[in-house]
This record gives sequence, structure tokens and C-alpha cells, in this order.
Amino acid sequence: MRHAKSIERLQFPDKDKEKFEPINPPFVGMYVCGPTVYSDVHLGNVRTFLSFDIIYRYLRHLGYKVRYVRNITDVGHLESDADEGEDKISKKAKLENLEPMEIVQRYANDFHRVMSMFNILDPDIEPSAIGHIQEQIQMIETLMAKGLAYEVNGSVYFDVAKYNQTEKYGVLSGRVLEELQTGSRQLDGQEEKRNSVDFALWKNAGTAHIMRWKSPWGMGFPGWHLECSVMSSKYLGETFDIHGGGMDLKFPHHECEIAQSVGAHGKQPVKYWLHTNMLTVNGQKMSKSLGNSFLPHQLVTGSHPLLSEPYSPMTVRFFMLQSHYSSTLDFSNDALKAAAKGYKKIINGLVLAKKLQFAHDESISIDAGAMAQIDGIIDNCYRAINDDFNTAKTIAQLFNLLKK
RNA sequence: GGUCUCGUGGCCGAGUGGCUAGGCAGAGGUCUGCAAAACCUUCUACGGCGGUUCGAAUCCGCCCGAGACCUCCA
Repeated sequence: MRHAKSIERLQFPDKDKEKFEPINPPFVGMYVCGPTVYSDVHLGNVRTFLSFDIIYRYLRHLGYKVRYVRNITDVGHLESDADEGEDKISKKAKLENLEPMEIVQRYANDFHRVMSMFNILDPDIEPSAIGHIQEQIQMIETLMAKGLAYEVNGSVYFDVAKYNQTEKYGVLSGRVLEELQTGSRQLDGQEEKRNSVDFALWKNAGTAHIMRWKSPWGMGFPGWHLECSVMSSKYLGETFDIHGGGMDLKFPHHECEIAQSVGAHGKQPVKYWLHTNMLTVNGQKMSKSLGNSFLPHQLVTGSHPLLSEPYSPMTVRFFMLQSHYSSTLDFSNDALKAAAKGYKKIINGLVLAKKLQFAHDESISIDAGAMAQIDGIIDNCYRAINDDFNTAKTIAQLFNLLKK
């Protein structure tokens, strides 16, 4: 690949850009926080996985041997941080009178269907939290042995204040522990914790709970943040290259992950953190709780009230790639309409270019100037995608190429 | 309330100090029996007020507006 140069820049926690250098080239370890499978994935979720699909594909294109791990969260994600906070899957199972594993299976299947609908490649490993209960218990034991976790009534919490004595909690998201403590709202049912910022590693669960496992602290289930620390280190090592996820996971989820991993292994788990920004609707984040979700099938059928017509998954893919992954992107009918036309244009060009390849004729002299121009634009394409995977810039270059 | 981000032409959306972003829409044109498609040309910018600089959409300050996180969320 003549034009394939190494990625020059990548976004960092401190917002500076640096050259991307894998820890053990040509291998790259990449972990992305996957979905909690308790309901349908919406287009906001899709945007994140699409962004990392591009990154995964591009790294492979450059010749890196990528191991891409994307988890499925099937236990431990609480409705709230309060003691009576219920597991999302468990709640849904009760609601629909189904086995929790039926819920997990149903929405995991749905997730996979949606991923393939958008032509998003499968990860190399897709581990689930339930499949790693033993490893999670082991990590808790390690943290307890180091004095970074404590048990209360069969639940185990991470001691953030203790951790903060030797490490800094909150660096990734720019938080300061003292401010978090004074600024945090008063939540009910937190008497068990020594500190409001402490988070659960293991939650005690009585017989009323349908999802519970045996542990040294009694029957219960693992906390949400723990699975990612456990599974990423198991499959990618204690320090790996890229960790991704939605911006809304930066705090507290990723912050807690760092604390757990540093606490247990004594080193930073991740070299490059990448966070994708939110898909918005009328300027507001698309989220399940706000009720402004667009579901993939609503898009394809055009059945959402805000859509004037159906749009293909590839149109949406194109639409999303016209912005940078770290910017918010507003979802609207007009924007999709424009994307549909633009996408068609670029595909027409691609089809045409493929036809041209079979028309080589030795008798026709090649215009050197035009060739140089085309080479220049192709170079620009690589420069654009190398610049923190800037797909918007890259697409603009592709349109320039089209004109030649 | 605290922390942070953003504010680009009719719409979407790149761009971090000087060099055309791009797409969609609009206008004009080429082609065509008409229409469509395709292609060519082209108009409309940088929230406001100051400051730094030879020069700012780009850096700094203040103001206005929007959003995110702080509590489950990709």
C-alpha cells in the first residue's frame, strides 16, 4: 500500500494529539464497551459501534493485527446506585415474566442483527459478564487483599478515598475527588458505603433476586464497572492499546474501570482512550430515558413520525461518517435526505470507476498531470483518516476525487 | 449549583493564525424531442463585544445561547 502511512494522530485524555504507537506492534488490542442487553439498541448506540468499526477496519487495512473485544453486559447494570437499585435485566425479566437469560438472548440477538444490518464487523471476542463471574470474584479478592475494597452486609465496595491516597481518581474525566464528594447529590440507601463516591464491586442479593451467584460474601451479583476491567485484562493484557465507548461512559464507568485496574494490577490499563460523542435529536441526546430514540426498523420502514421516507442503513452509515466521531451529530429528516443523495452520488462514482478499470488500453497515453492530481487527492484521503480517524474530511476528499 | 464542550452560509457538517472543505438545497448552464439522470458554473458564513497580532472562524477575556456529565444510558 503505497499511500498507507501510520496514523499520525489520535485523541488522548489530555486532548493533545500524538502519534499512534501500539504497545506491541504489529498487534493492537482494542476494547469497546458493548451494550447492556435489556432493550432494543437505537441509532445513538449504533453510532458508537459504527465509529469503532471504521477504526477497526482502518487499523487492519494498515496491516495491524487487531484483537477487537466488545463485551455484552448481561448482569450488574443497576437501575440506580441506591441499595435497592435493581439489575436492569432482572427488572425486565420480571416485567415480561421471562427468564433473565431469555431477555439477554433476545436483545443480544437483536443487537447482532442490527450490527450486521449496518455492515459492522463482528469483534474477535465478545465476552459476557455472566461468563466471567469467577474472574470477577478473583479481582475483588485481589482488591480486598490490597485494602482497596471493603465488605458490608455481603456487598463489597471499592474504597475510592483509599485509592486516592496513592493514585488520582478522576483524571480521565477531569474530576477532583473533593469536589465530587461535596457536589454529589444525596441519594437514598447509601448508608452502606463509607463514602458516596465508592462504587459496588459485588452486591448482596436476597432470594427475591432472580440473578444471583455464590461468592465468598454470600449470594449476589457483580457490579457493573468490574466486568470491563476483568474481561479487558483477561483477553488483552493488563495494559492494552485502545479502549473505546460512548462519551456518557467516561464518568463514572471508565473512571471506575481505571481505579479497579490500577488497584489490582498496579498499572494504567489503557494507552489510548477514545470516546464517541452523542447522537442528538433537536439538539438533545438520543436516549432511552428521554424517549427520543430512533430504532433501526423505524428508519428502514420510515415509520418514525419525524421521518418523511425510509432510509437505507447505508445512508445512515454515510450520514454518520460525515461528522467526526468526537462531535455531537444532530439527527434529522433533512440531514438524512441530504445524506441519501450524497451517498448515491458517491456510489455511482464508485461503480463508474470500477467499470473504467477494465478499459485499459495501451494505445491511450496517460495524462501525467491528472495522475499526479489524483495521487495528491488520495494522499489527502490518507492524511484525513490518519488525523484521528476524521471520516468527514476523508469523505470530502472522496468527492474531490470523484470530480477528476 | 459544580465540571466540561460547543455556537460556521437556507440545512447538515469539516476546518486551531494567512492558502477552495465537502454534501444537500437555491440560481444559471450543457446535454435531451420532453422529462429524469448526469455533468459544469455560481450565490449565501464563521453568536455578540473587546483584546493580542502585520493578519483571527481559528489565540485570550467578558457576555449571550445550546448541550453533556455530576444519577441508568453508546
